[in-house]
Amino acid sequence: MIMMIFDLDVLYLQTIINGGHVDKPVLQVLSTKKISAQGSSSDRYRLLLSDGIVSYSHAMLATQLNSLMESNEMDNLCIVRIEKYLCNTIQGDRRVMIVLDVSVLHRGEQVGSRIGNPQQYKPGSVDQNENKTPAQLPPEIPKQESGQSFIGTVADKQQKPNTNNPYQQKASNMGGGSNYTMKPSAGSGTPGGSTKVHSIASLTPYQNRWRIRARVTQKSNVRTWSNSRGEGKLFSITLTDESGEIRATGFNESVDKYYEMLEVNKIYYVSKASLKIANKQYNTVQNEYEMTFNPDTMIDPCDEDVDLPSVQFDFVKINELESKTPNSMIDLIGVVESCAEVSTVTGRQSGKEITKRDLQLVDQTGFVVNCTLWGTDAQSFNGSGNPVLAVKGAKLSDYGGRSVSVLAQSQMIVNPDVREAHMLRGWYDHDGKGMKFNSFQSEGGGARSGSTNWKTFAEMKSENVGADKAEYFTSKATIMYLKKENCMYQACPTEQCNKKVVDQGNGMYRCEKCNREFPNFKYRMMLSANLGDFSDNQWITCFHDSAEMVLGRNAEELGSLRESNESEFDQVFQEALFKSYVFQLRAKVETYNEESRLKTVCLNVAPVDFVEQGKRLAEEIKKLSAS
DNA sequence: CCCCCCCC
Repeated sequence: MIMMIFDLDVLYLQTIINGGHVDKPVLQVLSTKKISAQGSSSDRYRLLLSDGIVSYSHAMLATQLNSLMESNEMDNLCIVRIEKYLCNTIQGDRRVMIVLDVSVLHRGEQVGSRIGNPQQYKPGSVDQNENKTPAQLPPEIPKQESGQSFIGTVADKQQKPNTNNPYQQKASNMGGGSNYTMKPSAGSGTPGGSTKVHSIASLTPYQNRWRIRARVTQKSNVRTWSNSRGEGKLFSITLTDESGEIRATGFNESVDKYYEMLEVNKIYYVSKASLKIANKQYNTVQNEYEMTFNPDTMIDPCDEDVDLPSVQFDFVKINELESKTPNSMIDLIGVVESCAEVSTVTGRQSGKEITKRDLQLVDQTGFVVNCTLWGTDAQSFNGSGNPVLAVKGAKLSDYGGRSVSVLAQSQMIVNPDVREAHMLRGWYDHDGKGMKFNSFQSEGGGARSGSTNWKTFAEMKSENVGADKAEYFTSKATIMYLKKENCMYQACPTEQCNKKVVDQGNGMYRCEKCNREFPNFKYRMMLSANLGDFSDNQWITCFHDSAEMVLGRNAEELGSLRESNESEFDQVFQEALFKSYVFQLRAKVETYNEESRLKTVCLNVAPVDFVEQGKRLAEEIKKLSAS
């Protein structure tokens, strides 16, 4: 039966490889291979395709189709219809087919075997039937300057390039790697004299005469910065076409020139921008490179009706957040069940005031999750009428079990026109409204401490926790040593102010922050403790409340004890040793006088819940013995 | 040239 859909008389692959076009060829996927390009976090899949006559391994799956592989929908030996593809020419004359859209007609497990007797494609090895060679000539076969593109990393050494192909000898110096063409539009310019549109996947820093046509799928706010290297303002966008996506950033004058003009979901021609290696630490867009707009950059709206992918979501249901790794990026959609007022918090290291707004998002899974907006996103958000909110690239946190944060690189869309949003609207107005939702922290019961991110000190060290940002984790540990010296200080008696006061020597204590003198002070604690677990030990700092908890006395008691009875004061410290607690810790590398060291502070200390600990350890043992 | 995304 399956054989029937295969037309063994047509040399589909032969035609495609030679630059011709075949409309929606039906092919068999003989095998697939995951390719991880050097320094890349994005996987790509290479396909060995067969039309029953020849097989061809220079085929790549567009990254947005990776889920077909991850779900095993596209298994070995499956029959597919290639709905859309393009051919890139790399390293002069080698053709790579990029599969942009595909339908799996029959799963490989049903097909069970190779169809026909495909021979590995070799130029000239198959009868060159004149009628079957491409009717359509590619207008220009560009030469790729280097093998640096992702495809260059999968060069097949077994196959010699087809140097005899007349269509492929006309190498030009135009650069670029795409062969799909567009009609020159009446209004828009043709930079570099080229009417060609290049694919985003073909862009590299090694050639600059290109033009892409892409949709803006994400746009940040304008942000200003000021540091030792200077100051300025910037914004960034994500550009998407059929071949992939790329991040682009505009600084200063580019902000004035392009920020307003670039609109999310609209299509633009972009040329003459700079390309550089993307910094994967900050850039989650799936591309090895990123783009910077410069004074020469040309951006023109594309008014034609072209079919380019719009924002693609991969929504995670709210109840599934718990199975996702904290600090990863996820796409989320939910109904804004409630929306807090804007509030401000003080950044721990920057000391700056930050605006935030917390939203509670719910979905049909019956779960609620807290979602935090920052800065202008927080200020301008209007949660009235329980809108549906979709966020692409939200950051998952383990605070409170699970919560999410909308970053500058996230794209937030209120009431998006997507299926999930319409479903949510219907569900919420019908049933969801007034429902009781499960929240992550209440799960598991008891006065749990919020974090599910347990770490031993050995893990904390081997993972370099806190190396580039503050990280929060939980440890069960034992007090090994407490530093008595400087464990408390005389602080301003004003309720909110905990600033150290200066003893004026006349019975008065001066607070610089309040700019006032007081006849009294309060004791505040700042206790250095060495904690140990089975794996390692770690110095931490306990502030007031957690220090009182660890010492089992309040600060005022301790302060007067220190003055009145030093041996009893020492005894308090002795008794506090070798007790175990569950510590909420925050680790961050901080730099003073060009010297960096890891600071670990205690945010909370709680008695050990032995039942909970036992369960957790049993779970971990189960995991260990399963793998 | 940014690269912060914070707070509990």
